[in-house]
Amino acid sequence: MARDTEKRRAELRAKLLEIAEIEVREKGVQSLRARALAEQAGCAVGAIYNVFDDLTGLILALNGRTFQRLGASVSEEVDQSGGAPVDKLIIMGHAYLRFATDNPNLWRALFDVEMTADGIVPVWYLEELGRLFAIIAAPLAQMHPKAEPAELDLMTRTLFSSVHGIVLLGLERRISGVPTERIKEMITFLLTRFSEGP
Amino acid sequence: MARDTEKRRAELRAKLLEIAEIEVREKGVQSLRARALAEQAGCAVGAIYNVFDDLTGLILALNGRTFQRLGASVSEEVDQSGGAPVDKLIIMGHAYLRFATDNPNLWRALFDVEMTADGIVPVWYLEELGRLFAIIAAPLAQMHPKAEPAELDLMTRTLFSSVHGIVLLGLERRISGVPTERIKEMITFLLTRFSEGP
DNA sequence: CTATGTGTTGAACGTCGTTCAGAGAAGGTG
DNA sequence: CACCTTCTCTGAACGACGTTCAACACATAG
Repeated sequence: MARDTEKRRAELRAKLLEIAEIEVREKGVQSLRARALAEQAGCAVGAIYNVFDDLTGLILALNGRTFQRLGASVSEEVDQSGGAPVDKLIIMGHAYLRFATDNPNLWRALFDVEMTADGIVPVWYLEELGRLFAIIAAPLAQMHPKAEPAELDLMTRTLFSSVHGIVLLGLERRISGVPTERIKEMITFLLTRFSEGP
Repeated sequence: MARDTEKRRAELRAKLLEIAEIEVREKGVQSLRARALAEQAGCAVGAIYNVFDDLTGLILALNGRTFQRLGASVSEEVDQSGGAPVDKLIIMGHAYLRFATDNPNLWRALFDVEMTADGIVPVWYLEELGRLFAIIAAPLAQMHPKAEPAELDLMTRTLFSSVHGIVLLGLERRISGVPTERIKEMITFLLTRFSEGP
């Protein structure tokens, strides 16, 4: 009974996430509606609040999946690529860009969440980000064997933030923006320059 | 009469913007409420819609002011600084960071606007961004006298986006984030590395 | 004074996320 | 079988939101 309930809730959680993902992917996170979600899932509106704190909690859970897929996507591409560390960095940057262009709404949702609620960021959110950072840090450590951990961390954050900024502003408005190919160039440009330094 | 009306509307516009700016500065753009705005301005809710298309229009107008102040702030700091072009770049990056830390909510509002409405970005929005780009392009042109305009544009966008990304993720969550001093380091780091290239 | 055109108003509308009193199912007990 | 207890789920109701528009106020012209 307690087991049954738990199982049913887990199923509802999964179902809601599945439906929400489709909606967010197609229309963006702003179009997520509690009532529409419940109707598609064949449950009552209130049921959503039995398995999630609120819609923000649902979006956070959804972002968790997206984060994992993003990490996997980047890892995969860099793993099956040989080459110098700098090439790995560039491939990672391009993989990040590709993920963003392939899943613009899901990717955007990662950063659009209303974090202002209580200023509380879930632990796993930071963990996922840390995993992404770790992927970047590896080639950097290879390039700078003698660098202090603190300095490596600085470089990692700098590079990730820079690439993120390039992708973000590049995709922000197609109108003002540049074609994807130019964004790729910008990433290559940045990382190449960065790696030529002392 | 037509004059009178126009004047009164202009005054209401200014008054609403003033009040909205205080609210956004203190509570963030998400806390802007039509009713509260009207009450503080001593007018009817409907009056807001006589002088602005909707709340998004008001926020866009507010962002216009912020954009100008941001540009002025960055220009001022870089103008009164001599030094090599690379130092100007660094000063500009730091000025951008300072503006963002001094006015976090106003700065954030610049990028949080719901642009998705019709995909229509006001012309002056792009013009203001262009002005910011121009400020950056100047030292870059000095550093690379022989660079093609297209290449300069690429560098400009790359650097602006990178610094923006560093500031954005750096301030995103104080919890996960790094202290401001570290963000400054990251900007210096990036721009120095970038300028040492060929 | 009345008629006319123009500007302003705020109650009303539709929609949203969220809640919670009550319906309903399931299990235990005699 | 009937009855009670316990836990779960439901969906109408709530309050707040942005936005609208019929009704009002008022200045001017005849």
